Amino acid sequence: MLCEDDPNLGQLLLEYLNAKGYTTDLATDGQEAIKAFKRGSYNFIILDVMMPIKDGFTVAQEIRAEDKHTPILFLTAKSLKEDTLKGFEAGGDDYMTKPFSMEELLARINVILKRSNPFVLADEEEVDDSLGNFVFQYKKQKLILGDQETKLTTKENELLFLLSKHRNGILERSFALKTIWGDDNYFNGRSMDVYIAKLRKHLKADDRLEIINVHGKGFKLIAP
Amino acid sequence: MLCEDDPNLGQLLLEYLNAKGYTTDLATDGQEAIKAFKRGSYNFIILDVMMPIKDGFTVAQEIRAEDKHTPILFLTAKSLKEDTLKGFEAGGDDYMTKPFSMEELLARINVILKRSNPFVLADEEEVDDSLGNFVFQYKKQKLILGDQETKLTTKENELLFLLSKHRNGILERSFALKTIWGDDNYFNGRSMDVYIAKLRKHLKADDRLEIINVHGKGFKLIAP
DNA sequence: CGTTTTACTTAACTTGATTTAACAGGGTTA
DNA sequence: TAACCCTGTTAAATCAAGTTAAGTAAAACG
Repeated sequence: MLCEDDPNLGQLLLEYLNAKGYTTDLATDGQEAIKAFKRGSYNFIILDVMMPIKDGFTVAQEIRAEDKHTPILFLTAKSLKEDTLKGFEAGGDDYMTKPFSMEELLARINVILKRSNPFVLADEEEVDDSLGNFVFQYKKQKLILGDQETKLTTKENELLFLLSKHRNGILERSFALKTIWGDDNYFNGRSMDVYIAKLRKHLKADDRLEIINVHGKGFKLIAP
Repeated sequence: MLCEDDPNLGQLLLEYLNAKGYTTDLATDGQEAIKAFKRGSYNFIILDVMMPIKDGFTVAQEIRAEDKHTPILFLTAKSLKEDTLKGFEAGGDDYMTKPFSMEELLARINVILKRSNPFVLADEEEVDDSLGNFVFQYKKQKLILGDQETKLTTKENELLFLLSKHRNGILERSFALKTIWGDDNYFNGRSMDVYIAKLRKHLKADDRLEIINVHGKGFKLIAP
């Protein structure tokens, strides 16, 4: 979602992002942005700071009250130090000062998405990840050890991805369930436990890797 | 790891980052940076772009050939559009133009770390710890004695962690209860007493270690 | 168009973690 | 020292997770 009150710039960016493979909605003021956010489901949010009705920082705070994950990038004409910090305090991930190059905007979007949610990256870039002796290819749904390739099923793949993203920290049960299964209920939970067992079998080939349980909280992938 | 050839700026940043809780090593040219990277294990890399011997982009590419995970942030005096893009192409996560504010640098480091690996953030706790003849691995929830590994349950682990942090001093009952159980009440208190008994059994293998009770106050882990 | 394969879910049973209960000692204070 | 509260310990009860297999439905195959 893009929120920008200058219609020229807004349209320009909208077209650019769509051309680059990111389906984008445009909101023209803060109020609209909040509405759109509540209605839709976005993977990335770009907010102009100075807008009528509701400024970008306020919008960000209201979004962050409900959603702590979706990346937010601020666009602004002001480059004051305090403003930049305010942007990060409001839960922003990046802060760009106008005028900026659209290529740089795209580069920043890509790099943030790669870290937060490679599922939605627009380009072909491979998201390989080394896990101990394994190479985990998320896009190809493969786990490679030496010359041995194992195909992962969709659920295995997404679960391993989340574990890997939170490696050495807790992946919370309910977060994983909501992210992968869409709903945290008893049966999905049991299903996830089955997949944890499957992943443990896959990862057994490297004994530095381990999925441990944190009772009542979630799972932790121990990886060097 | 910080790599910066200007000794004044390097020293300044080093001190600032250390003060903010990030243990930082300083390299003063690209060659050194690569060496340090191969030797050490870093959670974040800051590279100046213009450096003698090897420039920042080259360093980043060489690091990325081995490691796709560790975030890289570029610092540079040039703010050319092509240079910025070059930074992202080289596998960088962010790009800051001098002069910059140290607060903003810190904010950007924090926001990138949060997305890449939430568990190295500055307030994270120490990992391994020797307790008498034992090695206590908090992250892996393990207690190691020689070649004997004992898995600890989450509650055992948290409790031993607090005891160990306050070793030879009092760990107050209500503090431990609030920290681990979230609430200091009768039942949680009894539960904790059960875990104290379990830990005593685990630690019995080394008679220099002892958990003693301080009546009405809490527990004290005696450890050399 | 029927059969087989595959991914995923549900079920059933087992194991483990944590809490609660029960009882037995200590420590402190009136 | 008697009464009371705090702690030590063990066992039972409860709830979460581990595991394996059976069920189901859609996709792939022939």
